[in-house]
Amino acid sequence: MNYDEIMKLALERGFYFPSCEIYPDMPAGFWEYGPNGVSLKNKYVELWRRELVRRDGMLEIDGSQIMSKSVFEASGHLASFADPIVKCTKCNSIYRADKLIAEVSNVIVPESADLEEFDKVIAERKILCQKCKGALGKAYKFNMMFGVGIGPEATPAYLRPETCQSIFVDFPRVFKVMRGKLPVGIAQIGKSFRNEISPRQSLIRMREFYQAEIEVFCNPAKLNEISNFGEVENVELNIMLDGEFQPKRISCKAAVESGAVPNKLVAYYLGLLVDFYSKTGIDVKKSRFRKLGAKEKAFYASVAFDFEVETSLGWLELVACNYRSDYDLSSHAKLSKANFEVMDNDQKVLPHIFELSMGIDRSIYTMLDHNIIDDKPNERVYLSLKPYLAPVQLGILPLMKKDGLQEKAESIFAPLRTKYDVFFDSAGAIGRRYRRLDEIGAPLAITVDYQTLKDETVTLRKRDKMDQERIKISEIEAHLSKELQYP
RNA sequence: GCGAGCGUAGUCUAGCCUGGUAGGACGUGGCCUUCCCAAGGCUACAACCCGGGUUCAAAUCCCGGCGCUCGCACCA
Repeated sequence: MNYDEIMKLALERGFYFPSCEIYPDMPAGFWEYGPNGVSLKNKYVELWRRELVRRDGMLEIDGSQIMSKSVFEASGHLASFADPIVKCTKCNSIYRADKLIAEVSNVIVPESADLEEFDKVIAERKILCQKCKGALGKAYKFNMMFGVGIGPEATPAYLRPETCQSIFVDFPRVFKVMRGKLPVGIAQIGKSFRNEISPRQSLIRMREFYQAEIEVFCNPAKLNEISNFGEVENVELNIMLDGEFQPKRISCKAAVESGAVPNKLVAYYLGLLVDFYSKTGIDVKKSRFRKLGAKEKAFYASVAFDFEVETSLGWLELVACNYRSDYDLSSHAKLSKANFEVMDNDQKVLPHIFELSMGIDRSIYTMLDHNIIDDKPNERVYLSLKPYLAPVQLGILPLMKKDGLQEKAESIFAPLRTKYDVFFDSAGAIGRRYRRLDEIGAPLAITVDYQTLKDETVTLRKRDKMDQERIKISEIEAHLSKELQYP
């Protein structure tokens, strides 16, 4: 399904829409989830907890979004999450200083060089704006982090650009008080903030966005001692190595043996991830793990795979899988003087970290993209969401408003509404009401008709085939729990 | 940020050039009809992105801002 159709559904049915849309001064890149979007997102998150956090015995935290300046000194974000920028004084075009210099004059000035260094080379080589030949202004740093001033003195702090920093700084306490044992995953759902230069495409590139991150703390000497590896060894991964253009389909086991994936720990989590995504209703046949080359990797990663899925917008990165080694813990240990070493049996180790950094909003978008079905023969568009992810699970529809059908339907609705996401609708033609439920992916609808008044039965309609069966009112809940069951 | 195009009800759109009552479709609410898949009738609701200027009069012309789409650049 294409982007416009997805946007239309999102806007018309309350999945998501622009933030502060009634005011003209809201910058781009901020979006709200409406009622159906929240319900879908909550269920997605619950599946994530179920299939990753609980399955693997991870510990979940919820950290604060504002973090101290020291955190980002240690993490490297103050230095490395910023680009040296030059601006044309005439046409305002913006360039990455290091890239522009390299391109025009073949001089390599490292990204992290002093700003004067860029100015000097630009002056010496007489580099001008590539578009209008205007003079370039002084180089300055553009940091993608949002700064905030705390309290009356406006003490500098930052909105976190990735949720995982909370996990790192919390690690010593969480590991101790939760009696952690390596390898252990610490997980978190939360918001991150990045001051993107140009946010685009609604949920795809936002300035404020949700991440679901998992940081696996492990003993670097035991990366091939993964007791649960058997659970995923036959899970098939599409892996595309650096420089390749076609992914190879290969089992987790074979991926380790062939060296495509460096060790069993990484392969295990890549396997869990594919397993998880196959249960979200995203078509994992259209997915690949793309191994990143040196130039593409984030500054903290030593091995990186991007989990990408093909959508109507092309290949989209949904999860960054980074082996961060001890980069984070050792730099936090150094700056904070806190002790990040833990005991692994009788060995003292500074853990290494492998992370699965998932973009929730992009995943939600992809679920819509892969599940909107244009059912032309039946003149409808429906969302083929997995029943356990549907924002509305059950519609309750009286066939008519009159003759006591409405009241009967309400009496069925009342006890169910606190247990399930049930939607009651009595307005208009029955077919129209079915269509509306189809559009938001409600897998089930029960209809109260005249026979209900005689024999306490209702019809149960299923979304995908539009087929109906007659069931007893007393059996509605049993049917619901069967239909909404997780795989 | 640059360039091009664009901005009218919840959604799609006419009107803009040539200034003068904002029209349609779908939608949504109510009523009628109808005992199962967007039917019909009546009726109602709902919009000119924001600010300034020109003018007797601005959706329309001019300026500025904001946003959207695409490309470039930037970025996860």
